[in-house]
Amino acid sequence: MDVDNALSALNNPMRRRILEWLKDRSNFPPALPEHAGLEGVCVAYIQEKAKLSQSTISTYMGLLKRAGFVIAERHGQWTFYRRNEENIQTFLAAMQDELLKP
Amino acid sequence: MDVDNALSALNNPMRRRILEWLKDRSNFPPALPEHAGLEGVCVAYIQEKAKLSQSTISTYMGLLKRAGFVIAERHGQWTFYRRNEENIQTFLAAMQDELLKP
DNA sequence: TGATAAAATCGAGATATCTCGATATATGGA
DNA sequence: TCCATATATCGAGATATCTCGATTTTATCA
Repeated sequence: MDVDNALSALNNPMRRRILEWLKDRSNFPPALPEHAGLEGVCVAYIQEKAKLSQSTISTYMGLLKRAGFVIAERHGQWTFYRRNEENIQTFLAAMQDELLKP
Repeated sequence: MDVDNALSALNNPMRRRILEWLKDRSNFPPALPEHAGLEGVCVAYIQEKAKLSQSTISTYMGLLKRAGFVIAERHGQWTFYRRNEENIQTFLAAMQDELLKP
């Protein structure tokens, strides 16, 4: 968990918004029947909600992934992104330490 | 507490380092006799430790102040900066909410 | 008043981020 | 194999951040 990298990833309102949306799968259209049971949301759904270009969203998800905030899983031609709750906790703890620990 | 503004201020390793240094007054040279009893650290001491230019440090402290992380108090020709612990807590709580609250 | 000292502000060049459209890559289906 | 679809990557222009030296502002002191 590189705090510097993580803060860069979070230093963008839309990327933070995406992380919030991913808290709840029902913020997005229902999964296709063939994806039932799979965790995460595909890039196209995120893009549709964010109203930014496909390439921008792909870049954003890559940043969030490299920072550790999301997990990417490929299923066929789709990539499903979901939150990495463990790393998010780790980041918050690191921030708390850095900002508060004596 | 504007999370966007706060994250921008924190998105710089030296500014975070300064916030850490300010946790403990003894990270800096002792205060001048005429400043005994005053809280905070003057810009020159921070600059000396950070080894960046005076203007850069002044700008940085201004950013940290606008973000709410430090309090500036002028005494004569000196400006003393100290942490705003209450706002730091508020920011951490806001981050926790934004990242974790369902 | 003039000199000095601390801090803030200004202007600018270098570097990074943002966001896009275009293109490349990977996969599944006809 | 060829095509369609989803995603990733590339290249670039616009904008923001970084950091500096120079200047200005504010305050003290002789």
